[in-house]
Amino acid sequence: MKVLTKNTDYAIRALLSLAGAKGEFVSARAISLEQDIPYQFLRRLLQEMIRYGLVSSKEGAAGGFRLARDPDTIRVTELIGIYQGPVRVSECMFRKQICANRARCVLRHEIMRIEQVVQQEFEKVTIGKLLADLDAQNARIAAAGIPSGERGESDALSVSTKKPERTEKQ
Amino acid sequence: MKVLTKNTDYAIRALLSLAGAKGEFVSARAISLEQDIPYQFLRRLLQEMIRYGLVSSKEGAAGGFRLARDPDTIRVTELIGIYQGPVRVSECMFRKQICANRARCVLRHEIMRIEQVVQQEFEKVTIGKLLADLDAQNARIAAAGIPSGERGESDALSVSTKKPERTEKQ
DNA sequence: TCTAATTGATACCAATTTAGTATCAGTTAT
DNA sequence: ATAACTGATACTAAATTGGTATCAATTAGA
Repeated sequence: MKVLTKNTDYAIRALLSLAGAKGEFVSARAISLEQDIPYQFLRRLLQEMIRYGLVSSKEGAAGGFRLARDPDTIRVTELIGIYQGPVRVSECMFRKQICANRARCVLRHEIMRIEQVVQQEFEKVTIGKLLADLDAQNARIAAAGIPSGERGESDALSVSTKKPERTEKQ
Repeated sequence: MKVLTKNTDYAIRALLSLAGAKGEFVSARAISLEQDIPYQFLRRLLQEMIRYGLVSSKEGAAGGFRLARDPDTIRVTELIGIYQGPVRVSECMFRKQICANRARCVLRHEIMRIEQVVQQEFEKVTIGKLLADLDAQNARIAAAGIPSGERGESDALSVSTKKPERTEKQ
């Protein structure tokens, strides 16, 4: 059972990068490197996000993407909806033939209930909240004074606390 | 987002049929007809259930399957585990490289929390409970005195309240 | 003005998962 | 004997998922 697919996962992390950039344009390349997401894959995801009005873009050199909405209003449910389709309970729902099978309905009732729970839980999680969690985590690590060498390679800690010292110009 | 795949769905319904049969052997053919599940597909699912000790079988004519455990102890989570693998949070978990990406971890933390919620919810649902729901639903319908013609074709209401008037001998 | 970095838009591909079918051998009630 | 079963397994088709490649248009900056 897989709750989030790669594309949703990638999308969320890309949005975290953008949220950390505070309105500045960030290129797909930079996000790709920062979050370790396949470049072309990411670009497709970003275009999708533009279509849904989550981000906006600027073309050309020094172009890139930025959030088009307040990160606190971007919920993980919305991203699941975009990349994994709406929570599908199953066919019978719209009673093609008014529930030919009772057992199916009883089961479906339970599934619906649980899916609502899942929905509600994911509803609580916004990009803004995740970013805050990230900052809190970074603060905790900084306070503990852990040497940067032990913090794992290709670290994306920089996302929210400091500007990425990436190579590209913007 | 699909919470249950066909095989889990089928498996649950097959178990409901068996639970309704109160220890008598029910053939794969009968279940297939009753629950509208592709016959050969169902057979494979049943063999899997045997392997996991959920059901037992009797070979030969008048053979079939029956529950090997109390329906109240058979939880939907268990079936999800069998047919959809364990709830996969994601790779990083077992820290191949001690979480190379912080954003990933923050996100993962939320996912884990939610997956636990899902787990707990499905844990509550047993075959026994579903069967009780089914009986309650049937009782309600019977009380309302809805003529059987309006109850949809290929009805599996019979699962728990009366013995299926199927053609096969058992 | 040239150029390198960038997005827009698609088309394509490979691996995996999901769903379903087919077959043949062995068992057993009647 | 035989028809109705299960055991075991091989096969296939379709959908989904994850990822790559390409080419055109745009733009900042040297």
